[in-house]
Amino acid sequence: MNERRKPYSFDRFEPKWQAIWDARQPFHAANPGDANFDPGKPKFYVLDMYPYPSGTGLHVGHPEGYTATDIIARYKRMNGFNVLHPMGWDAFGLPAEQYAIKTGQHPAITTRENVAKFKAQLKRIGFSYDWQREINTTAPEYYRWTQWIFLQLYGAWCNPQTQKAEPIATYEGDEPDAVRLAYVADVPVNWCPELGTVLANEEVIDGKSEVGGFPVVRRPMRQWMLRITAFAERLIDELAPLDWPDGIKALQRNWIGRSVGAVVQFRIAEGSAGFRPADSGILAGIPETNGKGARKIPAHANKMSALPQITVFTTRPDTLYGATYLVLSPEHPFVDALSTRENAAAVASYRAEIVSKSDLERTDLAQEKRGVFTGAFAINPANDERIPVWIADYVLMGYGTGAIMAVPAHDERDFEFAQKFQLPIREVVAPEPRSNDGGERPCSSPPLVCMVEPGFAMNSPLIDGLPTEAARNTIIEWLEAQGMGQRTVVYKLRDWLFSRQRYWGEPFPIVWRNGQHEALPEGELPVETPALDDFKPTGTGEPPLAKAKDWVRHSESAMRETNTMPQWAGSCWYYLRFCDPRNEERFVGEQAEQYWMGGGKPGGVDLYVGGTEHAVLHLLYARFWHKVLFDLGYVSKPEPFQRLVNQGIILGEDGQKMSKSRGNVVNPDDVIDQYGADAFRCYEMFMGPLEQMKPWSMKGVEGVARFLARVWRLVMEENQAGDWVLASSVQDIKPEKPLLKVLHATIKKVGEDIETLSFNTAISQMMICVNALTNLPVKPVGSLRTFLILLNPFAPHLTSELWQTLAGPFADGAGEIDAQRWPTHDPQLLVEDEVEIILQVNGKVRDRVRVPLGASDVELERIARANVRIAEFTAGKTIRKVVVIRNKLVNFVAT
RNA sequence: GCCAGGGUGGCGAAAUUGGCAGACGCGCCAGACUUAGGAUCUGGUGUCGCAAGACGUGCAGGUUCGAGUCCUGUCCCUGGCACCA
Repeated sequence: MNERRKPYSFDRFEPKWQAIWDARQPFHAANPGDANFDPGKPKFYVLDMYPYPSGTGLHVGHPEGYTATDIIARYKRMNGFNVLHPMGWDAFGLPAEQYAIKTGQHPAITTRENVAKFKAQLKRIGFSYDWQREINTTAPEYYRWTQWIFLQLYGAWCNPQTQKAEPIATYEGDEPDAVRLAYVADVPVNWCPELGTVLANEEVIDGKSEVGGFPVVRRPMRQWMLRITAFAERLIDELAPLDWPDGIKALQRNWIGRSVGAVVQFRIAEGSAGFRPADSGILAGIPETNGKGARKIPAHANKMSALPQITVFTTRPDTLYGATYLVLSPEHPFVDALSTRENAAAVASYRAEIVSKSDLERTDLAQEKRGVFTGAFAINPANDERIPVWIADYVLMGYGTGAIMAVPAHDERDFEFAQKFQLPIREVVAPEPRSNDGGERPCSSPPLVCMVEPGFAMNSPLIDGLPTEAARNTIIEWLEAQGMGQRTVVYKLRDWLFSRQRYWGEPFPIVWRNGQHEALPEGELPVETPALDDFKPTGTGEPPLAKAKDWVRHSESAMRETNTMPQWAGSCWYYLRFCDPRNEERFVGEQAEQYWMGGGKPGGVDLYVGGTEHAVLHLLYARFWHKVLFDLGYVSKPEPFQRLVNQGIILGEDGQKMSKSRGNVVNPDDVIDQYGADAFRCYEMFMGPLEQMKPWSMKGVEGVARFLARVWRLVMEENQAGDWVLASSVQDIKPEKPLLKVLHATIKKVGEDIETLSFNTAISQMMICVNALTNLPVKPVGSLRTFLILLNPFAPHLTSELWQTLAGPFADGAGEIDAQRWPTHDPQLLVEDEVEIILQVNGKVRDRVRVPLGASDVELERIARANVRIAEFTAGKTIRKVVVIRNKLVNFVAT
């Protein structure tokens, strides 16, 4: 593009101002204790979700949220806040490692190159980050503290009495390793042979790896786990006071998946099986503690009685009389022992079939229910009835107790199963209270449909006629009195699988001695990643770090842990490090943490902007770590992020998701080359509401560029040589009232809109203001200056340049524009002395008239009645009613 | 199936407590200035209609003097969860 084509010379002044900002550091925020710290100012912490610096560079989605936060940051600074607005790099992760495997280039090199690229791109957009606070999760100075926090988790437990993390020293039991927040367990994990690593449940989509789409199989392995389930209750409850979108809160609640119900014990009927249940506490998904009551869940429930019992979890204990069979998960440890000789073969072959299936096949909802009878019977504690015990893969080992009581009349899945295998169906809940004619009896004509809704108990002697809620409570009390069950809360949330078999991640600060794990002393941190030439996975599940033989050998008797932490680890606390990024004594200085993460709200970061894709994982994990640190006294607030906003996805021009394969990807660099950074920023904000999904449009960018060019030409004109010089129409005169009015309306609206993140309408209003200014033959310099300040957060380069240009010939423009105070509007100037009111007949607008502001109802009606148009439309009709709304309208109801 | 969000011109979108639907921008049309215009400026632009006027915020009802906005039902789209007992 040649020079003449450029609407204004952004390519000259944008780099100029970026260089000035680099040199003068006007956006550096001082910490408490620093020489130039001003304690009189309130703080504002506005944070972006930091990026993974990929090889492909920024796409237009990144700068959407970044521009929004940049506008807020600049606006808040001009409003007298100390603003913390940092940026860093989430640089551990698979792509760099995959690249290393392919090319042999060390991930550290790839990372350094990518970070440089990203940083250059971000600077080109003119973001006002405090680059002195830049952090990188792969720097040993950073991950030293990630490892330190892990040690806090390892050295803590969650006290069920208080529901709070405490140092492990306060635990009085004899198995500290069973309660640590970081613990080792042999668990069936998502093993991805292709990637040579284990994946978290969240990283597996439809039985395939989220990264790469490779098949994933289940396989038991020794893994590090974090006991996030101990905080399930608080992670739900403490969402309430946060200013997050309701949808995100719902997503988190749903993910945690709290269900209130009861565990119920079913005795195994004598002579029905071999009574050799494996000794095992099997309550996946049930934390050690149980909500408010902090009761110990009977994890040993299955060995409480002399006789073997099957423990089930149900949310509908009121339907106990309708439980006509039990179903165990195929992986349930009792299965072998329960199976009778005649059924053993069928059971074994069914289990073999299930094991061979991928998660994808297994969870396919469309298929018919499958299962086999074990040959065993259990006793329903409510009515002592012998009911058959089946196994079926629709019962998941990972949730509840891995066993259910099937109530086919009132549960869709059980209903479907019972129909397929002709199991009895007994109705025990009626939509209306129903008189009971003599106790329960098997339904002679089983219901054709199952009713899952609450209703009134029937065929259930203990609770007949009671509404579901009351019936539920009565049954639970009865079960508890009998020692056959207990009120219980279970969660879908599982403990967090925290180890990965990867090279490019934080090593664990742990060594193994005589088969026992042990924390390294803090003095040995950071445990640095060993040098390695070959990053390939071992294929056996042993992590690549195991190849660094010298490194692994910590001492004569101790070997290092060779797993690494998942990518989430670094992002669980980066917002804390930003407060005090160079501290070598502590993960964050106390004073800095109290200042930036303090305030009157439960959450420390005032505004956090990022994509919805992190709605559950990152945000849940970070909240969990934060709570642990809070409980242990290291941070001052229980929640990390007070206000959360998700920016919407930007689609390609074709309305499709941007992707290389579709060829609809928009590169920010190209846009900036053509239209400049300010136009790029403003367009991203002008497209539509921040939180909404919206398609890119190059034409739209042009429109916004035109707007900025008009701003440029308000101040500048081309002389005969073709150079831009200060326009002669800019003069130091007093603005007329109409201009003042639109200017002050703009001050008001832009301020309000920035506060509510409605940047699109703020820009609309500024366009209106520019149109008004353009039409004036002489432009008052004071009004132009005020306008430039309003536009500055959106278009910082352009406004800086014009501000500086005006500073020469005119007085009163001291200092850079970003050091100016945000203007306040004068409400007096906005008051109209006349308003236009509309005249309606039967709700239809027939005319409009200008009347003095505040004209009385009587006056308005008089004016309306005298109106010709009104007379025309009411002619021949009777006026039934007149509605007068002051300063708005008069409506005649006529028939 | 469940949860959340959303359906307004040719397009992106605006619209305090219910009170002029379509601000602002794109596109399009016309004009001005120009050797020229893919620059700039001015005016117009929801649909139908020559007009008066009628119609118009996914669809069908309802409340109201008055509904994009409130209520009931329904359809469609996007995102998330999905045999969670």
